[in-house]
Amino acid sequence: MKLTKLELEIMGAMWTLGAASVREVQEHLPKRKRPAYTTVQTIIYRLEEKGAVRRTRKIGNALIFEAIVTRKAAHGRLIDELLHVFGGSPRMLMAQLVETGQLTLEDIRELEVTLADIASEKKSATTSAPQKAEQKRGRNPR
Amino acid sequence: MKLTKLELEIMGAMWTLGAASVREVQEHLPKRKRPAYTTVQTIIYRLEEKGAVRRTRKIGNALIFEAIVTRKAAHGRLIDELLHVFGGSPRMLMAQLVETGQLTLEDIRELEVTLADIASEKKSATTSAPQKAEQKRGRNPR
DNA sequence: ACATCTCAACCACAGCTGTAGTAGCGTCAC
DNA sequence: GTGACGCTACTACAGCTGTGGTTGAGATGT
Repeated sequence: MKLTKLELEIMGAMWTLGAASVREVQEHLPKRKRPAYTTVQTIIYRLEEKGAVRRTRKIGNALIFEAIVTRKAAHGRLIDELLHVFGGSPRMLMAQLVETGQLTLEDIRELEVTLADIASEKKSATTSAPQKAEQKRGRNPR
Repeated sequence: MKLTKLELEIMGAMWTLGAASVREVQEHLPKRKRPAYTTVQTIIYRLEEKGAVRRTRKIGNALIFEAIVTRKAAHGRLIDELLHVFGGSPRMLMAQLVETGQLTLEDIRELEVTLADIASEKKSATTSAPQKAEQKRGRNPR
């Protein structure tokens, strides 16, 4: 499922809001680039057709929508695309981030520690409590 | 300067080829998704209008084009956009890469070393031995 | 019950993107 | 010099994307 920039913007609002009416979504967008109500509506309808969103109930005469596609799934897709442009190598991506100073040595070190933690957790999970590994993924839900 | 997917694909070919005719670019694209000659031509014309590419000379009756926009600049722009979606935080991006297993602990460790190298080289470059850093980047292309 | 207000549903449309066909000129091999 | 071929320049067009207007049904306050 491919989402456009504006669709992503709106999904962003819905991920934050949880379940919302068109108006709520529109008002949640940064005022600078806030499209007309009907524009938001149109996009939400399109998202509905794509199956990224669904209408859950009605409050007054207003429909309430909620995201079906998760933020993580959508982000994952974006990353895959970017990675493809970068020849499929995450390292190139990282290198660029580093070169442009968007990622510092500190960031990397911190990440490494975190990552090492996770790795050891995963290890202990497979050694002491077998076949439960599935539940490791998806934990740490932010 | 905003480049579309196909435009990027074609810029990719030109970055690799250095300076090339429309035909060369077309034939350099992976055969699976190789558009018609005139399609490539159209895109190159559009790139020319955008100032991403320029015609340098003529060989026979064929025009030779070369990239003006650098790979790094284009990639940087892509990253900025992605980062914006991720709320501007490179860490979120990294975290996602790690979570999906697209980035391993090894990658990070190696990157850290490389990064440290670059940092120290840069430091020494300004003090003693300039301009050797280029060769560090781009190695390990996986 | 009425005026008002808000939405849903539909419609319109321009610009961008991918895709490719055609006309005609220049070049090259004879 | 002429015929074949390649390339340029131009044109076309459909689908996608962002943008928002219109209309009428339904809700709401009084």
